Amino acid sequence: MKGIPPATVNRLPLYLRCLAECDTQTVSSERLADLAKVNSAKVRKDLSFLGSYGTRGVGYDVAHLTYQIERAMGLTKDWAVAIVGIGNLGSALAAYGGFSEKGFAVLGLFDSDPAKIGTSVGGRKVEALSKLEDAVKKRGLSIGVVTTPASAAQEVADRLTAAGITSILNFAPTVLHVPDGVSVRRVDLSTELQICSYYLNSVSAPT
Amino acid sequence: MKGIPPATVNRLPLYLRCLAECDTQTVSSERLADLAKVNSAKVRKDLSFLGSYGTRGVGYDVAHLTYQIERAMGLTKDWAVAIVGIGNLGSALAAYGGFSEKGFAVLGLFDSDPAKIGTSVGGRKVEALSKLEDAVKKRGLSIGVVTTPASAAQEVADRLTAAGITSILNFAPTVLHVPDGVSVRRVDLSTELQICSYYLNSVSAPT
DNA sequence: AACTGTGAAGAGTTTCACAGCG
DNA sequence: CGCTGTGAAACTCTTCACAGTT
Repeated sequence: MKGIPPATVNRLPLYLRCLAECDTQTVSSERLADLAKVNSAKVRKDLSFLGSYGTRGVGYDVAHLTYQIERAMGLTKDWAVAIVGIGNLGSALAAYGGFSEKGFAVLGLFDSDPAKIGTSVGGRKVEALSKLEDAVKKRGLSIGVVTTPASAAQEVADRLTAAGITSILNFAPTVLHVPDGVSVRRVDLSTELQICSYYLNSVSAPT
Repeated sequence: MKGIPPATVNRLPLYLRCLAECDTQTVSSERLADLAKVNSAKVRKDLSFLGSYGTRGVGYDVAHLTYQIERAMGLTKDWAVAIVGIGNLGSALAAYGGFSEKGFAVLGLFDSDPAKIGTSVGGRKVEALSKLEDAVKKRGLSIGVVTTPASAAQEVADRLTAAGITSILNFAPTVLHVPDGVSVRRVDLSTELQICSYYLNSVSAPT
């Protein structure tokens, strides 16, 4: 919509977390920076992309700034999420309370394993993968979370995109190839450990 | 050690994944770039920080390049990992095979809940949190994975660092404050969804 | 001929430093 | 005075383009 730089978009949710921890009515860029462990000039630059919501000499109103970040991130409307692949990780995500906070509703759990279909995970029944397309349309699912094994992930991504999903959060340890206009975020747990390993060797600090 | 740029360090594990998918003996930067969905000049720049391991006119030897990336990332030695907080996510990680691949051994599962202590998760017994310090020393644990609720995460991080851990992978939805010399990587599942939300609104592509 | 390795240009990001407002 | 908002400087990262090697 407006064109917030990607680096800033990545940090706005971090500020939301820190704002939630504030018990004061206003917060300065310095204090928010301490909480978020970033530089205070960066906080001010980041927030300036949203507009001028601070008060000079005072700081930012916590409630108002929270609202403005949520608005800029598109968190004022509710998003329906599908989780595909109900193994250990998929089940954990389905049951994770933090997922359903802040306007995300898990409205579909899918798996191809007949033994899992019909079982209840996090208060919701697991459905057959064949129900995916229909559910995307009927329930307005807009984000697909892929927690299948690597071998199944591409096929699932193909079906998600064919059904009209334009945003995928991929936990499968593989790179998904999707059409233009579909955005994929990759979260690879073993990649994260490998990066930890690098910084264990060299004593320097990470980013 | 050598000083590989952070952006490159973040991508090297991605190349490892793509190299594992190669069935040919050699691979060109162009092909590796296709697999990893990045620009081929970026692949060549990234790999050039490791040394000159390509052959002009041919490409990179898959096995040799894999080894060189593993060496640069510190993956040729084994790292012992502790998981603290054996809830849904901690259990999923403990059971996740991909975690134990590539030289990571989960050698400690800790929780403060007496009901969980002594139960078996992913073939390993959950221990009392009070055993943490002793285990770090005796088993040479070097990476701490924090999967506790946000409220317990800072205390756990304090204990991990006091025990000598210098690398933390934090899944708790909070910012950890640690002494200099300790590196923390934050993986926040709900942050990831929020970023998806932003790119759903604006039709533009993410990073 | 095919492909790497890399200087140099370009884009994006961070940080500084301070003018300007409350 | 304290703190925001922002130009400008500094730095990092990406991409181009091509010389150089096999």
